[in-house]
Amino acid sequence: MEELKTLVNRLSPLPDSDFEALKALFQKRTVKKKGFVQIENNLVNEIHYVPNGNYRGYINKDGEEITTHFYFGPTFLADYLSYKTKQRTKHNIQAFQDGIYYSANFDELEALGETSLALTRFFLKFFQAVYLYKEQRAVSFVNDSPEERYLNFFKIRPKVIEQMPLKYIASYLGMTPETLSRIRNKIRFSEE
Amino acid sequence: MEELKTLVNRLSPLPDSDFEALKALFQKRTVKKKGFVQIENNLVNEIHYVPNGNYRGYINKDGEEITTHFYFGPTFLADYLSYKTKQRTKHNIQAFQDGIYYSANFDELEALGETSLALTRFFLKFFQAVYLYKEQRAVSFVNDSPEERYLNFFKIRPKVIEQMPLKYIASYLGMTPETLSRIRNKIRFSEE
DNA sequence: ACAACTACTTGATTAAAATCAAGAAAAATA
DNA sequence: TATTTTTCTTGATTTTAATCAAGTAGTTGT
Repeated sequence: MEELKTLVNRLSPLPDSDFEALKALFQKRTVKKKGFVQIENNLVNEIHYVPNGNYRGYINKDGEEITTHFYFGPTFLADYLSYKTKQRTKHNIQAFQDGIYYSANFDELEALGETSLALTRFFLKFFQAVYLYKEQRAVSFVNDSPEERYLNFFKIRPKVIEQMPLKYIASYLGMTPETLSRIRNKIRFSEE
Repeated sequence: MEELKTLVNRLSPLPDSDFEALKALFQKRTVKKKGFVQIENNLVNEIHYVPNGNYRGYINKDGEEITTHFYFGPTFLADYLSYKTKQRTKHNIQAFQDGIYYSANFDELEALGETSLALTRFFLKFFQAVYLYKEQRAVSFVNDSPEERYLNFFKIRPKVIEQMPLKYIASYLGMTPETLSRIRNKIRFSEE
């Protein structure tokens, strides 16, 4: 849990007492390779902290898995949309390897957030950060061709491109694996 | 400025003193029909409050205007991405009619936000709300065909569909006006 | 009221990406 | 290590939406 402090402080530093209260809400869990942290059709009432390892979020669309998120620890995992709207989640979150993570109840977390300026500020910074990420992604989808989307994503998250299987990247970028394979082939060719 | 209080309180109620301090940051401006609240290539350091009237945000992409936002007063207008990253904005924000609006300096607003729990909480709620909107839009883009995107957007923001010119809606949904026109024609036909 | 402009529609053609299909390469697991 | 499974690549074909083009309706401004 030591890296949690680093992760939190990078967003917005917390007094020790606040950090301890925050930390106390998280319960340790384990997950097997290809196991799930979250499964579609459930109501979401937890947020998860993942110290390390890789995870993938995806939606089932007509039997096809469409990847919507790549998570690299240390990071948080959550489906805030499902939590907030009280709709059953469409998102599955799957581990790429055996791992541990920590889960906190969303309601308790929000209640705790109300109690201190530093914590509220921390949540604010958190949402500002994820908002910025979303905004960039949205602009790229409206603005860019599949090839541009790939190159743009490469700039923003090179590690995902390096470490994640092509088929997941393809669906994340809104195209088929075949199309992405051809785009890569084309780029390879044009670089030589 | 009376509706500002309603708009603010709907997100998160503020004590009078906080609200007055917030209000004091906003300066009245006027804009002509087809005039601009924000023009691309500038650095953004203001957020705007629009009591009424309609506005449109768009990006120039190879000479084409791609609509990225529809704003219906009372609401806030901002390019938080540009402000936060200190990159020149790509977004133009244009009025559909003569109107008045109010502008506040982003730095001053953020500084004010630091001073009170209620204000920080207000900003948190604000970002949570825009985040939710973004998330829904992102899911729709990854998940849906052009027709589904249109139907989905119709559900979420019927007023935009009713009141905005087709060509702006088309680019907002990532398609050409011709394609949207055909989609509408098809839907009309299948409804009869 | 008229002219000029803008928005929308519809059809024909082209271009881009999806789908279908097969095989090669790589990774997982027994 | 051998076998099975998964991932990736490549080609052929189909589908979808973009582009090109022309015409109509509607709006704006003089």
